[in-house]
Amino acid sequence: MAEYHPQELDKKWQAHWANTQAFEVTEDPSKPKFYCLEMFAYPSGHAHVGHVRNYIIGDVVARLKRLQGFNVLHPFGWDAFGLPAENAAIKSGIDPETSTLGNIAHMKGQLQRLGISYAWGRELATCLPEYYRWNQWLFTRMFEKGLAYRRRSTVNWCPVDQTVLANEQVVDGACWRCGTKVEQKDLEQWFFRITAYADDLLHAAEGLSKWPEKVLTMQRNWIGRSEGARVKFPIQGRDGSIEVFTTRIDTIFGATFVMLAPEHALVSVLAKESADEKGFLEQAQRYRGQDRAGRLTGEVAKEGFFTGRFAINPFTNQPVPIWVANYVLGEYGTGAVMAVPAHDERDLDFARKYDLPIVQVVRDDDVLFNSGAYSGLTADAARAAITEAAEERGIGEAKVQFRLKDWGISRQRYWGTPIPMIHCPVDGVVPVPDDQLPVTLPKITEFTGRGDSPLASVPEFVNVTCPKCGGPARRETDTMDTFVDSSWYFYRFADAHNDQMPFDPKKVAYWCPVDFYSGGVEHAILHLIYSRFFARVFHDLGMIEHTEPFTHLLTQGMVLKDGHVMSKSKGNVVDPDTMIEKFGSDALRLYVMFVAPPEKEVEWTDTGLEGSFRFLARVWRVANQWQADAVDLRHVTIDQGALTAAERSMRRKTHDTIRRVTADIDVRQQMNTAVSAMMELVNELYLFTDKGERSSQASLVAREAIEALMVMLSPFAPHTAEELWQMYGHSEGLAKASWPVFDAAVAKAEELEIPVQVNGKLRARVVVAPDIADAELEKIALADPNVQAHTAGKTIKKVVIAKGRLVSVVVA
RNA sequence: GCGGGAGUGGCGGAAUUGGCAGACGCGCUAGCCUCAGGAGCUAGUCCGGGCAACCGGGUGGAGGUUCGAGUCCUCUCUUCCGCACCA
Repeated sequence: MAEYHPQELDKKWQAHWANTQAFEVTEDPSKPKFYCLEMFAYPSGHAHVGHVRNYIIGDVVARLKRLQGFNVLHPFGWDAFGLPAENAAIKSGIDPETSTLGNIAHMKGQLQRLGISYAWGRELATCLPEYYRWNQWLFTRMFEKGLAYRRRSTVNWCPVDQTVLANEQVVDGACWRCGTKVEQKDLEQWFFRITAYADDLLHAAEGLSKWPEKVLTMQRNWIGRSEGARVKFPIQGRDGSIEVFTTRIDTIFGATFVMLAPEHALVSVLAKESADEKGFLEQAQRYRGQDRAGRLTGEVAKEGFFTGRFAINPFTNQPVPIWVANYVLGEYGTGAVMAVPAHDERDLDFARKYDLPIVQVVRDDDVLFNSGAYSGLTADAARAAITEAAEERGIGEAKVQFRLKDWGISRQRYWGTPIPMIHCPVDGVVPVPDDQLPVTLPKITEFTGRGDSPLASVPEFVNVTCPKCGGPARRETDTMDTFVDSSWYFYRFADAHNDQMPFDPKKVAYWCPVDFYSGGVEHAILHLIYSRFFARVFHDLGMIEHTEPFTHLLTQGMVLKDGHVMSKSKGNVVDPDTMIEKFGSDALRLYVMFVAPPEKEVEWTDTGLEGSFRFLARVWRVANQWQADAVDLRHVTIDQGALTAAERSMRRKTHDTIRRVTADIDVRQQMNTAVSAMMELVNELYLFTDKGERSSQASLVAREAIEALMVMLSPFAPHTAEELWQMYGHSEGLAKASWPVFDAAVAKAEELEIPVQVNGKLRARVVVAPDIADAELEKIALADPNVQAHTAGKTIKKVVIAKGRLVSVVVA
């Protein structure tokens, strides 16, 4: 018998798949399509088993769907722009392109050594002009539609990375990459108007039935819709008013003061009118500094100061003091709020601290008092009535407020997509004409990591002529957030080499949306919301029909080592190549799928991997034992009537396993139990092999089991399965194989073991025919000696029979 | 504080959705085979009692519904994750 040498099988079959381009596909309307995608990779250099788990999960699904007759698109690519490559350039002088392409080459090798069935012909890297020119093309379309716009805004500035960060990239007041405390800075920035789709993104999320509830909840919170009203409070003794946003307009009779965020536009105006402008502004500036950094670490107390001015509460007509408060957010609502200390805990804290008036206007039973004409109304009714009154008086309106803000995409960095815009002193902002795209990144020889965008230091890049007037103009020197790259790459895979358009709508119409998308939960908000946004943009450009890009989302759990996330700095990284050298890629693949359901976090164990290797070796040996006297199943049918009891039992196990594995993989998506079902089949096969006769019938029965096993195992352990499949005479390979068919008649039990309970306690098991009548079953159950022992001398009150499952006897 | 999960042997996890709790694997124990074994095979492995048949207990805790609860309901504890002064 041949020894099991998985490493040789890896080499042999990986070469075969590459030579035959086994996983390349084209649109074929005669076949149902399946688009299986794993989140593409940032080319950090080395993939560890945590990363690789995701690709294995996707590959199992892709290979399974192929066996089920689907035309499967399973591509891979590289999210290749980003800070680390540029930081490496600053540190060691290595050109970002060189290091990135080198990392891609290495990681691609790692994935190929795992036997992941990618259509490598569609591979893309976002740092190549063939790809990023379409970022620029799309940016121009969005500019034309008003979805990309420029404004001066306060941005999060990382003093170490010397760049602007999106709000989403600020974690606990610090830079998401380097952990430095983020500062505030005013800059001209490009934004994408994602807020135009806020309501739709929120509501459409309800229809994403195959997304994890957790992700949908996170997106809902992120979009943060709240219904309320805007109301104007006139400023006493001068023109103008303060507009506030509130969800509790019913409490407006209890609004005893008004607060401004420190960055509110009125702050500097009121400062000028105050006795101590300098002190006023310094105080406000101090609050702004506290803002993100301090607030999010939770240690900043509520603080504020009186501006010296009053506003008029438009419903009580009383003057209310205007304060500046550090806990009012400039970026939310109008940046000003009415304070109702009696009915808001935060306002109450503040009012107590500064001794401001507290007026109750809503009783515990939610009915208003002290509220003029609205007294006696319920809070709900009052909200509607007061909003309506405000509208009639022209001082307010109902307003839906979102937490979601427009997406700032400008980055003052080199290693990203150049924004295709030109600033002309005559014509203003002018897009680079489509036929001049791509605007390619110039080579830079020295990376300092200081100051403005590195591109600003390349005169040949910056100095251009205006496309409109032909006069001298200046090119935009910011690059795009890398999240732009990853927001539509899944469409590019459908038509990866198109040099006329981002993609042919017909090809995307065939392949998209993505049927199965898997990746880390860390992308639950940013990547997945931006992608949903881009799908809507493409939809509104008339390029795609659908609006939701991912039908089914799986968020895979992390792989821990010694209780921690794997990381180079912790030194707890498990390298897939080392494991493959020891046990072969199939054992690694199988282990990763067997250890736990894919969403769960798991702890890596070497012994678990060894167990999976042992299982594959067992499969190998038992298949080899039956290989010599194998008969070709394709030309012989099994005569069920001629089989021995042991043979019938073996077949029953085979078909029951087919049923379980099919349901586990396809319906329940529990790969781990699918594997354990196959392990049970192999255990049974060993008993059959050791104890049974070696008749030609036995041979057929064993072969049926083994061949079904090979096919079912092939998504998990494709190299071993291919080799065995070939050994069994299938020269055409598993690509031509089809999923085994479950035969209910063969799987049907000949007898059943039915548990019998007396007063809820298990007392016996009786063996009966599967189609036994209830009355007969009851008789047999009651006749069982142990049941007799527990019912003797007692009255049988009731007997419950659960068909084919259980008999429950109640006695008193 | 708000929201979403999760609590089952020594460990990872099963339990076909209200019907035999602990499948499968890891680990461990004993035996066989072996010059040897990080190989292979066989048996055992929830806890307590018993040679055994069997008996009692058991899914974080307390109640409840039911002939029957890991699963459903109420309360509670622990823990992980996300958001967090959003007016």
